[in-house]
Amino acid sequence: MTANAKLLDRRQKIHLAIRDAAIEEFASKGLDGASTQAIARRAGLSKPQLHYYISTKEELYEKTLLFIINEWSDQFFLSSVSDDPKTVISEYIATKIRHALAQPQVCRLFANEVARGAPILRRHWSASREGVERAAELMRGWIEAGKIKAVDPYLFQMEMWAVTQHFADYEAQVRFMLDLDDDQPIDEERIITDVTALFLRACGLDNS
Amino acid sequence: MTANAKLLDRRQKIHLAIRDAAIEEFASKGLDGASTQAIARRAGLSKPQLHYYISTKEELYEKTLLFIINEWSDQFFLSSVSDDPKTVISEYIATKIRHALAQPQVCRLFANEVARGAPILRRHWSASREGVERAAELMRGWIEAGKIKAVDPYLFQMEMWAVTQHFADYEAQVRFMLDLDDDQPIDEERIITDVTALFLRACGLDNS
DNA sequence: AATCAGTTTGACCGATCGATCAAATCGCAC
DNA sequence: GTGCGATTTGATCGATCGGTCAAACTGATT
Repeated sequence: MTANAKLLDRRQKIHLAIRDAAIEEFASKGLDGASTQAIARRAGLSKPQLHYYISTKEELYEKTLLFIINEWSDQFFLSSVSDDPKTVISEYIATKIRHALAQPQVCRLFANEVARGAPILRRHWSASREGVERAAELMRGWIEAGKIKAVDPYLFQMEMWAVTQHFADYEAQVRFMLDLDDDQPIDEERIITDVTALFLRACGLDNS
Repeated sequence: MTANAKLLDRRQKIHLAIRDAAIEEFASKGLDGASTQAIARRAGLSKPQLHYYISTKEELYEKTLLFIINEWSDQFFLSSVSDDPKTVISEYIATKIRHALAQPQVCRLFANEVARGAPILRRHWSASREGVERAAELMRGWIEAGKIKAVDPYLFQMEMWAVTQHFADYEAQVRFMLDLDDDQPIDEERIITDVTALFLRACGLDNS
């Protein structure tokens, strides 16, 4: 490995640590509540050192947010890899719930931004319009073909999002409802099974 | 009206203004992000004046939070005023959605606290255990009597909470999904109808 | 008019905020 | 080991943070 590559590698590692620290801090405190001091500490840096790698807190926040939604962009829309509504819906829900349980902080950061009125996000989410409409079109096709019961395609997408996201955003409450301690894992399969059944039944796809 | 009563009335008004201001500020910025300066301004007070009526920011936060959950305590559990599951579920959802759309900031403040890991709330929500268990028992009764399909009583409660709460916590995203401007009202009836149908179908109560 | 509890105000406290700077330090090529 | 670009550091900036205080003000009672 050349010296130059080593440098790049080092920098990348630090930027990764900063991103992780930013996600943690912004997710639990929000943009205004987060402090650069705390982000630096989480990343194992001093405050001036952090500012050597980033310019401002606001920019770090925006970049972190954009990184997240770019990672999500195609993953979390109903995708027509299969033509079978049952398969498409089941896989969407399973993927989304696994992500929510594995990366709750990422979900919470997103939730926090939306709760603030999405001042940063709304400048970028026009790009998501297409995904929403494509999914709605897909569902309308299923309805016309008699494959699923009539549902509001937009509200149905939102409802799936709401329930799956809930297991990250409200993790503390989920643990309370399921009578779990902070160190006990949440039963992923139990939740995926139940939520999947909920939405399949809601559009007449469950035979139980 | 006596002079003494006038004084009490005045104080009460100010305390109400502070509570409203606190809800707004804490809901959009969180505990750490909120500033007493901003809360005072929202309430039409100076900062020292605010501290004449409250002691610390943390205490104001806790009191505001407790006021909210006390207001909710019995309202937002499945209550057995009727024996008919369809009625009980429909009314719960309608009430919850109307509240979410009318008082989104209140919902968001609660959401923010839970997202932080509920450090304050968890000291008080053992009182909610009973409500959760009572609702679960109610649903188990329905299932045994063959009135509804088998569902997980705890997850079913959470899912209803998740979807209804979503319309407050994610209001900005809801507006995006439904292609609404900030000044356009959200169609309450459309949402209540759809969400109700979702959950009634999920437990086999919808005949459409 | 004098009194006095209740309230409001401006000045101010130490601490921390986000951010900057010059100086010190580092790693590596030569 | 000298030089040089990349990085790290301690000191420090002005602003704001949560909170306090004595002094001024208010309005009703006497």
